[in-house]
Amino acid sequence: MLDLRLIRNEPDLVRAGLARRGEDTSVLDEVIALDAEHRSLTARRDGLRAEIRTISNQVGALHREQRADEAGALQEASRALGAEEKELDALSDALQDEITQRLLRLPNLPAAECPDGDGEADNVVVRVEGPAPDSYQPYQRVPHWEIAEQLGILDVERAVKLSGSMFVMYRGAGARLVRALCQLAIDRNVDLYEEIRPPTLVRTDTMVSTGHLPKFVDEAYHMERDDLWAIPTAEVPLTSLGRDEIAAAPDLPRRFVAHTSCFRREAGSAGKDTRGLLRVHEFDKVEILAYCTPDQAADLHAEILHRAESIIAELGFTYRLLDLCTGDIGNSAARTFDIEVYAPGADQWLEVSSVSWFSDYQARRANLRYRPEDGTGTAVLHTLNGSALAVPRVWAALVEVYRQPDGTVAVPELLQPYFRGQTTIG
RNA sequence: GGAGGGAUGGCAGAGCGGACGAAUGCGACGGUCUUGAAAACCGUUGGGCCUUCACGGGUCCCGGGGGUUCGAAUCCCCCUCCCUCCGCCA
Repeated sequence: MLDLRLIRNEPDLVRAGLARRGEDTSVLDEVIALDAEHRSLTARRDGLRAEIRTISNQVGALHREQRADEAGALQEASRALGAEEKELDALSDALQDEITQRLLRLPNLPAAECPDGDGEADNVVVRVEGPAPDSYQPYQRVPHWEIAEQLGILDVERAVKLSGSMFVMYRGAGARLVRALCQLAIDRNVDLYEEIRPPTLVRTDTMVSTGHLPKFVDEAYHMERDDLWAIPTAEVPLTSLGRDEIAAAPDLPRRFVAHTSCFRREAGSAGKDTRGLLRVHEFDKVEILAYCTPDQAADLHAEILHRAESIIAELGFTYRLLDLCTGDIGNSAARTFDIEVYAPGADQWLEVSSVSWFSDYQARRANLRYRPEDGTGTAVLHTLNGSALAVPRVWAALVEVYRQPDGTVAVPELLQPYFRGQTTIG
């Protein structure tokens, strides 16, 4: 959520930021007008309340002095003011709702450094690392869904029987590979990041805090009977972990790592990436996330990015780092770097991690605050996060890259500790 | 699922229609004393919104929402959450 005071005091700055995203800024003018009206109403309402309080205190004093019979006129006057106060209060509440509804749907302002652009095509490739994409051998040019079928490590057909299309089931060494990847990602981050195992079903407020609701309802699984939402990422529960709390400055930054299942309806992408593991409704992901002061945000963004990148690099992948443009960053983000791994079999770059800085956008929604070092008042935190490892696409790229001439898949060195001596799959 | 009990400041815990944003204790912070520390004593100690260049002023918040009243932490209604017992269950 954007700061209403910023909208009020620097409307042009906010308008310019939203325009960089290609966002319609007329909502902003509505908000500004509603806010002005709201403030003048509440000022009048508060004035009435002050009068009512004064009168009531006078009535109370008369009662104490056994002069209750003199209170009638005062009570009458107060009653009249009360009626008016009630009316203004209702109007004020309605306006507040109108404002909040609009604010909740406005996206974050992009960071100054965020490259301008209209969409995916304008993202900036920061660097490309690892073996050249054209250096892969013919035996690596087999799509993972074919490799997986040959080796019996993925059972899409039966997953569809159980749950429908775009659900998958890993078997045998395939399942073990899922577990190994997750454990690797956790183990590499628990040095600094507190390991959390959060709930995967959450309340509406929790989904609103990260920006996944109300705007993206169609993307989320909802359990109507209990009014709970299945999380699309551990970012959701982790961001609400400190909700409505005030952190002490010396405790910052706070860092968390969590492995969870993630659930996505993928409503807008019917018929897209239907083969294999490129797009599924349920998957495992290890997420790292931090709360910090605005001053700490830049360093943490670099730190999280480095952690996400190094695991991909050390797994031996060809990957590229993208600086997402204003037209492609997520709704809640101010700046995002994507890591894309090259999958030689599918011959595609697969997005395996998104490392984002949300400035105070999510923190304001979640009411995440801290007490600054100088001890005066409270200030809104910043949040950042990134996928330490998202299973399906890494799994897919891995079986393609590590496929050997005999059709088996080698277990990367980094993962061997989790395979109890097993060095090949197949 | 059934039956009871509860929700007040960082914590503990009073208040049960008027002077209550809220006693008291603990904790924390500042000070006096001390070579230093402890003890003792004194003081400070929530948050939101609006307004003000500022000092300040106004208003709201005692789990959440509604109601009664001139006036609600206190009375009434609804909801949520927590605890205890019973049932069920991994």
